[in-house]
Amino acid sequence: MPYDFKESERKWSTFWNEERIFQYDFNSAKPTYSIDTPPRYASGKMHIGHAFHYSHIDMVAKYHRIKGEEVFFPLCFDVNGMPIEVNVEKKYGIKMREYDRQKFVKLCEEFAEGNIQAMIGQFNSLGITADPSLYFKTDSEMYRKYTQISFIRLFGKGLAYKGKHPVNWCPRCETAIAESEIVYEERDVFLNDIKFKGDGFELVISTTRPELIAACVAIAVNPKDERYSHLVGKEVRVPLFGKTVPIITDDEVLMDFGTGAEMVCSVGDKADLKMIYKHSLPFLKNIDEQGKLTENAGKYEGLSVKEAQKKIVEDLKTSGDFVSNVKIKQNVGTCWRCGTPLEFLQKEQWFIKSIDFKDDLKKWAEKLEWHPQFMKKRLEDWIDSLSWDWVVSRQRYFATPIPVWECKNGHQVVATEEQCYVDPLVDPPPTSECPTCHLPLKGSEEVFDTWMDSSISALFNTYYVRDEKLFSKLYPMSLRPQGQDIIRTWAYYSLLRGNLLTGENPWKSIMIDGNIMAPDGRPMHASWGNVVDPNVLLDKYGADAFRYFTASCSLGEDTAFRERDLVRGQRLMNKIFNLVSFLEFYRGKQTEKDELRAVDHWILKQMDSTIEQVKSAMDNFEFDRAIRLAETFIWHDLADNYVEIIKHRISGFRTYETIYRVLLSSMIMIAPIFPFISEDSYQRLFRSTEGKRSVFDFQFQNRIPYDEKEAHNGGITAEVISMMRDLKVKEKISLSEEIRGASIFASSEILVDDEDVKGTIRAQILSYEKGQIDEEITSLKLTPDLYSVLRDRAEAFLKTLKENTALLGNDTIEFEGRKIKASEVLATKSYSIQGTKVNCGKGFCVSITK
RNA sequence: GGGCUCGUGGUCUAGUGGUUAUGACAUCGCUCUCACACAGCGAAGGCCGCCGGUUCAAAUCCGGCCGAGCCCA
Repeated sequence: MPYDFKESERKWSTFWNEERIFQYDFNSAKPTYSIDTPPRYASGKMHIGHAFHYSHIDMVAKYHRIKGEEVFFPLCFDVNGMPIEVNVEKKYGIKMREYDRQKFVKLCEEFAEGNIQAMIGQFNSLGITADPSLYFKTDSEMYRKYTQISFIRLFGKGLAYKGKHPVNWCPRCETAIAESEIVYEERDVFLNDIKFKGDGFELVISTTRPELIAACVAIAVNPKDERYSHLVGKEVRVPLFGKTVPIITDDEVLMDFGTGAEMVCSVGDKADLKMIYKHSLPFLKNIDEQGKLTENAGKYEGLSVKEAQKKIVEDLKTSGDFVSNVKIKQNVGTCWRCGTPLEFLQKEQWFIKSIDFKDDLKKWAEKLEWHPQFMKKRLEDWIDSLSWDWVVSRQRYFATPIPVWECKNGHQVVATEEQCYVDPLVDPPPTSECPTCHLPLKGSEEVFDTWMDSSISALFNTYYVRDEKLFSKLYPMSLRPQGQDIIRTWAYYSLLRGNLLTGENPWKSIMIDGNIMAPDGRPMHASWGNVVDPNVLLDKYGADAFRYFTASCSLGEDTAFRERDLVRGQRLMNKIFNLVSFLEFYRGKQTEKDELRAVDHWILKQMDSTIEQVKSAMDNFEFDRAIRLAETFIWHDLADNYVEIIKHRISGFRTYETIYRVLLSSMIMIAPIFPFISEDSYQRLFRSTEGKRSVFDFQFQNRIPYDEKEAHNGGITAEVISMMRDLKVKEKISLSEEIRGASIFASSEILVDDEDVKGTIRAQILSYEKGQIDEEITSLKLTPDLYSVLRDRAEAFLKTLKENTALLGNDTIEFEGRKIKASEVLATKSYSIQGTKVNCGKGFCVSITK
């Protein structure tokens, strides 16, 4: 009978919810293990990547519970930001910036809320038991309140300030455009070569944007470019304007683009921006909000970009500074809505200081325990590459409002903590007028970058400001799990915020996951038709089988999806189900008093060592190693070998008790990875005896005592039995058929459990035959230690041994003046016995007689 | 372009200096065997991406190249 995973998963996920099995107990005496859950983005349907990440996180949560800790694993959702705005625009066929702001925000809230229920259902179906009693979502006033308070505190410390920073701006729509709203189009543009004069030399630069010539603040060349190395550091005059600018070097200048010398304008594009920060060049405003040139452009003031371009080229021709131009194709960023080419425009933006903390950030990162280790390097490289502070203001609608009011002269009044949550567009400022110039105040229309919200998740989770006692108990959290794609955002900003506000890291360790790729190894894209829907997989194979696949992926590495892992996973669940059925059948049918036998000691030892290894794998987030170990033990040691051996004596009390204990321990061991089959097994077979309401109320089982020597003999017994069964299969004897006898050939004494051998292979007589085994050495190797001693004489030693195998009979072997222990030589032998079909292991052979 | 990661039988994967390179899925034999044919036992299948270096010894360490992925406010 196959395992009905659908019925089981439905039943136990309901059970866990109703019984609140996974609810955090604030009064528990156990140590807390807390997880800074990634707030699931509420834009809609579950992607396989989400299912994957949250499965990994859930395994960690459940593992720490089984380990005996009180697990704090909040259920949370991220709601702020553009994807939801875009979804709402699509859904209602409206444009955000043409719609009433408050009404639009309302629509976004409703849209997100509508998705959340569906997403909780997805978590349930995966067996992910984040705790609904620790719920938050980032658009609630409760959450935003702390985003605002944390900003106010940073402002109070002088760490938040307003400064100039460019944004992508559509001059037609007169609005800021987010990076993802930009549509790149390939357009024909002219690359113009223009002559700049210095003292005693001329330099020809190439530019596609001559209209920015008034904003030119430097000429940049590549440091490796030998054509210009003699000019670096000198000054040139900007044609038509006559001002002088320096010639600088920068790695990012392409030597083969035009003449290899380019204007750095403030601010033409992102490359310019980087150089301006890097070389501390001035910010000029050359183009205004309507896309017209400013007074900085002198007589060209008021012209549109296009008009100015034409006029300036004409004037350059007249002045003799124009050299030539050539038509090239270039990617131009345009407005997603109206197609107008965007301008990079300096606007007043809010910043959080971070450049000053570069060295501190690296120290803070160093203090974290990283899994895997190499991810730390990515954060460090990111920190090194930073040129400007964190820009936290956004010109959008659906996010946390910046709690600030401003007067006409640009003076700012920040909200008080008591006012929060506050919407400056609705609520009154804390003072009736500007304290500096007594003008009226206007609420800020700006909102925070969504990372301002999500990067305080650890603070919010630990009751920062809300409850000092809980905060000191829960902060810092144990673990931050997250994707590798947001190391530079979520991890980085969280580390910065946590430390700036509390002086301490927000967590002790961080686990960073890779991505699930399509089966073809490429990223999944709807347009490539290679998207795998997790719901289809859950329906076909079940959640535990899906988790089998996710567990088999190494942490931090990108893994191509492989359905065959789910096939294998489903088979494993079925195997476990049938093991339980086997025990269920024999439950209560014991009649004989018996004692532990060698094979019982062996299985207890195997279980013990498996549990220890699984624990160490899970402590290192090596899910793949953990399931390999668990699967090998359950499938091969327990099911293939042990169960077969004890079938003939399952009527014994001790025998039944042993397999009962081993199976219970196995279910507890795999419960973090396969929660459904473990719970199902527990409820079917164990609950009535054990009493506890759930398999998750257990901890890893203490050692069941076993005898080391017996366990060793039991291992050999299991091997002997397995080889004899194999012979029966080869001789086409049914395994249930009785045979006359079985023999063990051994050159030295071998201890096996005769009763188990006879009982399992159904032989009437078991006989031992001494000697008679012909040995042939098939390969000779040395132990690594011996190799390192002999070094370049190792091969010569092996040659000597091969030519004189009799040497191996001695305890020590003399070679070139050294005494070498024979045990340091590893010989592989093949065995044969004339006339009888045999199977051979290390130092013994077996045969059967029909 | 830069940083990091990956490249092992048909497909995917374990293995981070030293037995005959692990296992899964697929393939082929044999077996309904009293938990499980979604099973058991067995077989076949590999110049460990390419080139060079270090070493007595390299899938493993180093350098270069090729291919793939993530990130670059």
